[in-house]
Formats: sequence, structure tokens, C-alpha cells
Amino acid sequence: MKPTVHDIAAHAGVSLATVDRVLNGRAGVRAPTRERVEAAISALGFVRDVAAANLAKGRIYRFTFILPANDNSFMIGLRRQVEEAIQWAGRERVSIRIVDVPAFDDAALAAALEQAGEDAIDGIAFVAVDSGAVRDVVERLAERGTILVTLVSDLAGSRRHHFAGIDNIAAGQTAATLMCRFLGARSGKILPIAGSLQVQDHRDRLKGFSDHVARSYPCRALLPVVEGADNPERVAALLREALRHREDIAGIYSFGAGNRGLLTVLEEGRGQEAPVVIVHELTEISRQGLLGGRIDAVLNQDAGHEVRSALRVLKAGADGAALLAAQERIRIDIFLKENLP
Amino acid sequence: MKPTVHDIAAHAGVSLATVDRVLNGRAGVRAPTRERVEAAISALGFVRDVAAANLAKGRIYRFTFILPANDNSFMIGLRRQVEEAIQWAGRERVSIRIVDVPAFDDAALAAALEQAGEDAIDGIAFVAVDSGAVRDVVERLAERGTILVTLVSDLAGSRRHHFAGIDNIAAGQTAATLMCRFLGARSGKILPIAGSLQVQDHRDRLKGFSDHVARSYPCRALLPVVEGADNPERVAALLREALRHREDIAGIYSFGAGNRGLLTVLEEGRGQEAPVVIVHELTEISRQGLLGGRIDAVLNQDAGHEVRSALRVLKAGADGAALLAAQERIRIDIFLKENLP
DNA sequence: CTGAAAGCGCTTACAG
DNA sequence: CTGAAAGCGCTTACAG
Repeated sequence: MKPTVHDIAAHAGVSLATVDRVLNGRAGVRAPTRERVEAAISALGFVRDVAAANLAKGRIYRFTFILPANDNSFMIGLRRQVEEAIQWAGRERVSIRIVDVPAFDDAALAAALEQAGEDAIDGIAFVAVDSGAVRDVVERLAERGTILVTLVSDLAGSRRHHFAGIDNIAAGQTAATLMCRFLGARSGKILPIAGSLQVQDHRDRLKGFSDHVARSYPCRALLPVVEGADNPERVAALLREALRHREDIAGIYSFGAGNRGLLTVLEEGRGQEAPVVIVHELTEISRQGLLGGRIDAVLNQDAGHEVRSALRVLKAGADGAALLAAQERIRIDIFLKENLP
Repeated sequence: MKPTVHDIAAHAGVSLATVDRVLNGRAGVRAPTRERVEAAISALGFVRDVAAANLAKGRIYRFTFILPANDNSFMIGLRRQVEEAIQWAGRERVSIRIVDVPAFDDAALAAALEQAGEDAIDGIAFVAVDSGAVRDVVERLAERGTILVTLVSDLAGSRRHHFAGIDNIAAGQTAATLMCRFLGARSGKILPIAGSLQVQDHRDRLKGFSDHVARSYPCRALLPVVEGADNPERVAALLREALRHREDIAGIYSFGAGNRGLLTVLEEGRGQEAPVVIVHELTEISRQGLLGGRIDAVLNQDAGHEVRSALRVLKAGADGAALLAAQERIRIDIFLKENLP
């Protein structure tokens, strides 16, 4: 049988309370006593039953997810994943609260972080927007021991404990390789469509893409990037405009949201050979595009994985436990029509 | 506060023991009493604390993983994942045993299943080999309530509860699309290299690949498949032979193990344009091949995901709980040099 | 058919 | 600085 606190107490000749003090590193135990207990722990190979400890403590993990009130499919999906986690969490002594903030609003995010910090909770997951105000709060909360996890969009160089998201530079490079290999010998240029270059993710994707094309496929030219503001109508307008002015668009790399607009325009067709199209995030729209053959590949980050990973990291952080880095790495999924989940 | 069994007992005017009987569906409760308890449960919105229940019961989940004693990197990795899970399992009241069987030996597998079944355990995960004997044992164990999960290789049409693995037909189709798109206008044929066509996985991959090429890229010809027996030396010999006899090999799809042999031959170079190479399973070898540019894409199933998913399914099955199908679907990963984890 | 009491492994006031 | 006792939410013999 696995040893319990009783075995340790007996072996060390002390009471349960003392074993508990040593186990939890609480003060008020004389060094020799502490050593006897520690000796017993390692002699018997004791490992504490965390479930039992949590039961006794009435421990409830309190986490807050700060999510942008953004209406694109990806963010809606992310939110749904958090909501699903809330269901599950109820049975597992973890309580999750969702706090909404306007999208891309750093002041609002800073305020929300501040507020969440007031609530004396164990940890916060949030979609980062980079600014001095946000960095200040993060610094202060980290100092106070709150576990902070960035979700989808990182705040590199800050004291957040972990980033649950993908490497967007690598994602851009991946898109570049796929695009250029799919284009093969075909001539023509590539049109990059961003959501907003104010956001780190999009900047990274563009950088990864442009650099990789320049380095590995130097003959392939890129058109100037356009910003669709994650808005289908705007994306459609920009794309129509671009296609009217240029006959030589052979590829489109859309790395923001608003792909409904993209598909609308693509479906208008124009007699010419269809461009190679690569977009980000698997949504109902991009899935349809893939199945219908208008989209050639979708790069994806799995919102479910991100949320569950963030929760594991938050919990491990709250317990002061280590975590398997390999298990928490979020993959850059490549989906073709054939390997759609 | 969340209601506990005490609240239910008080509300229904019965003792804890009776609440427990109803909660666990045990016999010996008069219908009216049972109904009072059930009313209390739904009135208070009670959900049982599984951790506390397991503590009280001293419940330990007992699972057995039956793994082929196969020395290829993928199987070694799979085994390592199970071993890692064993570490974690100790703290979570689950006990996992690994049982080895010779690879591709259905009689041995049937015997191992039989034996594991004797041990009165909760569930078994196993890499299936298809045969009547295996199907018989599976049928019998399922009948007796043992939870059975196939791992990596399925036993379709049997009474196993779940398959933790990928859709290999879809994997073959995915390889076909990537191969033909990467080849583009380049002429030449594709050489398929199997491990063994005795195994369902490999047959499925070949079928998915061949059918998809025939359907979507009808001008592209396939050479007859060769079987490398998952053995690097044999793969190397077969490939050298093929390259000597044919000058027109433009693509290689290797969907078994033994890719060390493949890389050795590719590195010999031969002045001609290098073929497009797609292989299965991300291992140290295939990673090197990808980074070195000899391999163009790796299709992968994540052994860690498969093992952890199998465990979740086994546990849920043992608890009679439902599971999120979406969360348990194993992805067909596509790795290029750029999105390598 | 139903209940009182002890116990799972750990923690927490409270005394001393 | 240390310990005896009660309790977390649930289950299990044992009595009746």
C-alpha cells in the first residue's frame, strides 16, 4: 500500500499536525523534528494525495479568463471552449469566471486585469494587447504571485508565466512554404491580407511569411499588404479592388479574420485561373472554402487545446507544480481538404 | 455552497446510507424513498464529488496496455508515453500495467487480452491485430464489461469501445494531395513504400493514397508498392533497386517505418533532381530528413495524444461517464520543416 | 428496507 | 514548538 501521513507520523514519531507542517513547509517546527519527518518521507517514498488534501482544505481554484468581445468566429469559438471548460470545472473544484473587454483596447484590458487581481484569485488567462499600461499591471500581479497566462496573443518579455498559443512567425513561414510549393512554376504575385498590423500575431505572421518567401523563393514577389480589419465587407472590397488593378495575383495569404468576404469575391470567379489561397483558423467558413476547393490550405490553432492547456498551466502554477512543456506546446495545424477533422 | 450528501439526506429526511444507495443505483430502497431522494437531488442540483467518492471507496482504476515489442521509433515513443503516463497515474489513483507481445502476432495478442481479462481489471488498451481469435476475446471481454480501447491500429466492427488513432485512409489521401501538389507539373512516377500490407493501417494508407491520386490527379502514375517490413536495411535495398531500374521516380511515399534506410539512399544522391518525399511519423530520423531538405513532409499521429486520450476514455468508461468526442479525435498532423514542434 | 458510526488521506483550529 | 480531535464529501460494513 502507498504510505500515508499516518505512516510518516508513526515512522518519525510525531503527530499528524507536525507531518502536515513539514509537508506544507509551514514554520514552527524545530530543525531536528523537521529532519526526522523528511527522513521518513523519503524513506517511505511518500507522495501526497492531492485530491484528499484539496478535499480537506476545501480548496477551490479561482481563475478568470479575460476575453475580447470580438465577434469573429475564432473568438466566438474560443469563448465557447471556455464555457465548456466551466462545465467541467464545476466538478473539479475549479471556478472560472469570464470577463469581457472591448477588442484591441489596451486600457480596458489593463483595467480588467487590475480588477481581476483585486478579487484575490489564483490566476488569470488573457488575450494580450501590448501596451505600457498592460505591462505595468502584469508586472504588479506577477509580483503578488498571481499566475498569468497569455492566450492566443502573447506579451513577450513580460512576467506572464506562460503563453498558450502558437508561434506566429513559424506559422507565416509555414504558409510561405505551402504557398510557394503549391504555386510551383506558375507565375504571378502573392497578395497578403492582414486583419490589423496593430496586433502582434498578425505582424508576426506577415514577417514570417515575407522573410521566408524572400529567403527561400526569391523570384516570387509579394504585393503590398492590405488590412481588412477582420471585417468581411472590408476584406471583400479590398480584394475586389486588388483583383481589378492587377491581373497577376496568383496567390492570396489571408492571416486575419473576415474570410467570408474573401470567399464571396473568390466565388464571383473571373474566368482566370483561380489563385492559391491560404487562410488562418478553421471556422465554418474556411471549412466550406476548403471543401469547395476555393481555399487550398488552412493554418489553425486549436482553441480547445489552448483553453485546456491554459487551465492546466494555471492549476499547476497555483499548486506550484511542474508541467510537461512538450504537452503544453500548441501546434500549428495544417488542414487540407483531406485531413479536415 | 454546493450541496453535499448531507444536504440531500436532510432534504429527503433519510440517512446518508440511503442517499448513497440511490446515488449509486444500489438495490434495497423502497420506491417512495428513492423518489424522495431523487427529488432532493434535482431540487438542490446536487453533483457528486468524484474525488471524495474515490477517496472513500479506495477506488483504484486498473488498466493494462498491451504493446507490441516492436523496435521502431514510433512504437518506442508510444511505449515511452505510456511510461510517462504511469508516473502521472500514481498520483491519480490509476494503476497502469504494460504487457508486451510480439509484433503482428495475433495469437499472442489474443492470449495477452485473455490474460489481462483474467486479472479483473477495468480496461485494456491494445494495438489491434485483426484475426478471429482476437475478435473472439474482444467480444467476450466486452460482454463482461471490460472497457476496450484500440490504440494506433483499430479493430473495426468489433465491440471495442473506442479507437485512439487516426483515420489512415484520410492520411493516405492527405499524402496524395501534398505529393501531387508539390510535384506540380513535374513529370515522373510515385513509388509507394509500405511496411507490411498485412497490417490494416498500411493497407488503408495505400488505398487512400492510390484512390485519391487516381481520382484527382489521373495523369500521375504510381509504381507497384514495395514492402520494407519496417526495416531500414530492407527499405534501403528496395529503394536502391527501384532507383536503378527506373529513372522516372519523382515522388516517394513511405508509409511504414524504416525511414533511416530511405534517408541513407537519398543521401547517396545521384545527380538527378531529388524526388518529393513524404513519410509517416515524426521521429528523430524523419525530423532530420525534414530539416535537411530530403523529406518534404511528414504525416504524424501524436503518440502522446493517443495514450492520454486512451486513458481518458478508459477512465470515463470505467466511471460510466460520457466523453467529448471532439476532444478525443486524433489529428492527422502535417509537418513541414517550418512548423516542426 | 433503513440508519448510526467509522473511515478514506489530509488539514485545521485549538490547547498546551 | 507539538499534539489530540474534528472535519472535508462520500462510502461501507454492521445492526436492526
